[in-house]
Amino acid sequence: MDKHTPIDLTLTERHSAVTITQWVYSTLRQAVLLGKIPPGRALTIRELATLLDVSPMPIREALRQLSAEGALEIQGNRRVMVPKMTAMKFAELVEARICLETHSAVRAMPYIDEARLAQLEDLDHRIDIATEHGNGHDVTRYNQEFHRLLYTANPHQVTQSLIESLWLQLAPFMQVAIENLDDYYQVDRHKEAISAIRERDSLALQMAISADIRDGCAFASSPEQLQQLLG
Amino acid sequence: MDKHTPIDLTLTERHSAVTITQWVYSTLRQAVLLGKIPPGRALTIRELATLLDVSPMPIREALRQLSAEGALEIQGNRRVMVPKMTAMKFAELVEARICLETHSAVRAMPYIDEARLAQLEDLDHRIDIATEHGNGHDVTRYNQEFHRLLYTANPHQVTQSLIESLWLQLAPFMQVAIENLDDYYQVDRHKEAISAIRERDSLALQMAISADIRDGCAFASSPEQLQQLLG
DNA sequence: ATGTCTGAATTGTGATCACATATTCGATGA
DNA sequence: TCATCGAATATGTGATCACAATTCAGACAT
Repeated sequence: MDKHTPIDLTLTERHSAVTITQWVYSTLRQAVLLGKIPPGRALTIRELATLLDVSPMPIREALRQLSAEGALEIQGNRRVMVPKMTAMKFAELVEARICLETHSAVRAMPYIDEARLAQLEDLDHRIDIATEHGNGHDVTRYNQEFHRLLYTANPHQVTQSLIESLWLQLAPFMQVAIENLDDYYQVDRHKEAISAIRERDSLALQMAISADIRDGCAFASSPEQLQQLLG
Repeated sequence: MDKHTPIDLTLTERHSAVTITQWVYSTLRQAVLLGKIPPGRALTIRELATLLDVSPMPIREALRQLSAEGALEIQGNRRVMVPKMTAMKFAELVEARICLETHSAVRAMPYIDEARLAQLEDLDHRIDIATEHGNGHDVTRYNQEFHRLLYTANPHQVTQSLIESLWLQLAPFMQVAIENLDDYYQVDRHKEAISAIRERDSLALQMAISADIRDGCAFASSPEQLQQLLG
């Protein structure tokens, strides 16, 4: 668990206008979101610096930022790792998501115009296609974009960074969900959400978002199901 | 606005077991919470390093962490500052607080035993005394401790860091509240919360917490009232 | 008085180094 | 065979330096 499992980071092209720290941050964040880093695996600055071919300095900054966002955890021994999960914590995270995201959705609703509604429908369509093709990564990516596009309609946004923090904490343990996703997307909650927005029905929107989140995490509804993926 | 207004940081004793970065972080965080740093004022690494008599390195780390937590903001020009506030954003922050904190309180309630209830009552008593003496800083400090002690009863806590982020964003603009606090603490919402917990009444607890937060931010209920403190 | 331009000073970013501490691993003993 | 201990290594923290980009101040022209 501690050091010898390798980490495969997908290195993206680095634009010159972006600081190295930002690039490192995005790279590591993406790795966390895709579950590339085993929970509990010790992340050392020098190892990552070698892996990404940069100096230790940008790594330090990126690790501290990700830790502040809850994506990583700094232990007492000053080691950095993806936090380990428990069934209870998982449940709390899901409930927190529902609480924050339904709130954010309702607060965003008044600002959603036809243009954004069209974009939401487009994303929902992409999700359908990706689901048919069994392309799990695309499903999760477009799903995130769908939620983000919905919430950020509110121009006085203050909850998005909090929501992203919850996503980061849950993501490493959602890999099983995207592998066998056929079971979970029986009902298209996104279409329910869209029509709720059209009718300006706050309660219906809350129900749709809430159900969508619960569906996506249903695989871990029982502690036993989750437990096997934590060991 | 930009540089020449001085910032007075209260320097606390630094324990040797704590890293310099952590000490700098606490110091700056406290300064933000007490509204010592004017919003929009540019914070430069070297200036703070001189002020705190440390090397620039711990300052960089602390600034990045505080920025990730929403206490500070990194602009495009890479300048760091306390974010400016708008009336709408203030309202959103208050609503987000109510949403998250009522949720967190209800989830913590099952874990609150008599011992913790006694601590809560003790803190409430301290708040009463501080209010009588007109000691605003103590009121806000004990008030924060009261809420923190309540929420952290839940051992599977995941919302506390999110809540603290909201506190950090609101705090710089709450100074007017603690200056003339006589008007706002007419009803002791904390006692309502405590008795709600005793009776295991989730709804009453939600109402108490919600009212407590609203009371504390009532001074900014109208955009005009808030506006005068933003300029 | 006011706006514009240019050179100087300041600043953030990133690299490198020193050092105290934590971790690892092999030797030694039972 | 296994536990214990100590040295060698690895690691995080913090300091210092170089450099490009930004900001600032003063001169100049209008």
